[in-house]
Amino acid sequence: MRQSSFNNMGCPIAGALEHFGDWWSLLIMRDALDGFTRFDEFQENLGIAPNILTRRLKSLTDAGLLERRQYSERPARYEYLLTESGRDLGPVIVALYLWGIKHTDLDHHSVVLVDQDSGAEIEPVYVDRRSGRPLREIRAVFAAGRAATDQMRRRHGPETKAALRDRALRSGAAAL
Amino acid sequence: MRQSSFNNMGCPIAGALEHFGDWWSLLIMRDALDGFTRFDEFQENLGIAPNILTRRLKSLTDAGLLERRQYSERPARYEYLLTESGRDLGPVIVALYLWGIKHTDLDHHSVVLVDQDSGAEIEPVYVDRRSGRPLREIRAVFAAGRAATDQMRRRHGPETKAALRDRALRSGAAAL
DNA sequence: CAGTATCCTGTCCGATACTG
DNA sequence: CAGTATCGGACAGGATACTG
Repeated sequence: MRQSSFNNMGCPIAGALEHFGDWWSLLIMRDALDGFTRFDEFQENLGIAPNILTRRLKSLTDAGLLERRQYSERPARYEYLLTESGRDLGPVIVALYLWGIKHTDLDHHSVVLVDQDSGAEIEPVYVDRRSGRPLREIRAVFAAGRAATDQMRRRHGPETKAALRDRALRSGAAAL
Repeated sequence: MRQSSFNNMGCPIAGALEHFGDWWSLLIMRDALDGFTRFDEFQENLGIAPNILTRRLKSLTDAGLLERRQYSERPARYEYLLTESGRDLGPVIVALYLWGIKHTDLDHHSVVLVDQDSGAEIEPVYVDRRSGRPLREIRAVFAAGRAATDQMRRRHGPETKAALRDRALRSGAAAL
């Protein structure tokens, strides 16, 4: 994707990908969420070329996902800390992890998510906060909000909200 | 990322990204989960060049996320249907969506996630399936499973599980 | 240690034209 | 409608050398 030439069409997903949608950025954020903060830690973990790492770190910092902080005067040393929006990538990483252990042929227990206090393994599931029902059991679907009906029309043609839902229903797309 | 030259180091996240880690693939999957199935629907929604779309569709099909099915004999017509592993991308899309509405400057209600039966808006939260506790409130952290302690050692040096957890703790990485 | 500076290659992608 | 074929440009990314 030619970075800037892209029109995200008002889609939050495209908007998100615009900030960290490339290979290395996600992997760097994974490491950052694992608690790594320093240039050479990233470099060693990822096996990334230093110039590329510089570039990615800068773009992540510009995007506000990481914060560059000097932790030593002489010699000048910097570390990269998670910002709040960086920390909010946690669920994205979790979702990718869950897909990965299910659908790649790695040993299913090569990496596990644990509760650090109890040591118990965690099995994350998306639920609706209000009803508590798992999303898998809900026929969940994206629908155009009031404010964006126009944009959606442009994207999807003159479909109504109902038609959009029908379409999603037809294809079994409800398994979000 | 030079696709094949990459060693995913046994990481399920890197493994996942290897299958659909580029820009267009995720956006195509978003549309597929929205119920779109046909070449020209993708093309119009995304504004993607046809040759690129062909390439991405092929790679997604090869990766097993989509299934190409002929739905008309004469003329020959094909559609792209979600496979199970494709459907399992739902949570990834949801996670990206949630980050997007929170951290991009789109109207927060341009697109909403709704329960198609009740019409009620859904607010997805990751919880631990067993305890029901939101992941935000758990000090969740990735840890090397038994089977992979060796690989992790290679990645992280001679750190123990405990040291890994400490590191995560220090940086506030628990907010997965 | 934490990068910067160069050079080079691959390939992702867009534009366009064409086909059954 | 559902693509294939071809061309060209822009970067991403790797390798390597160098610096305070």
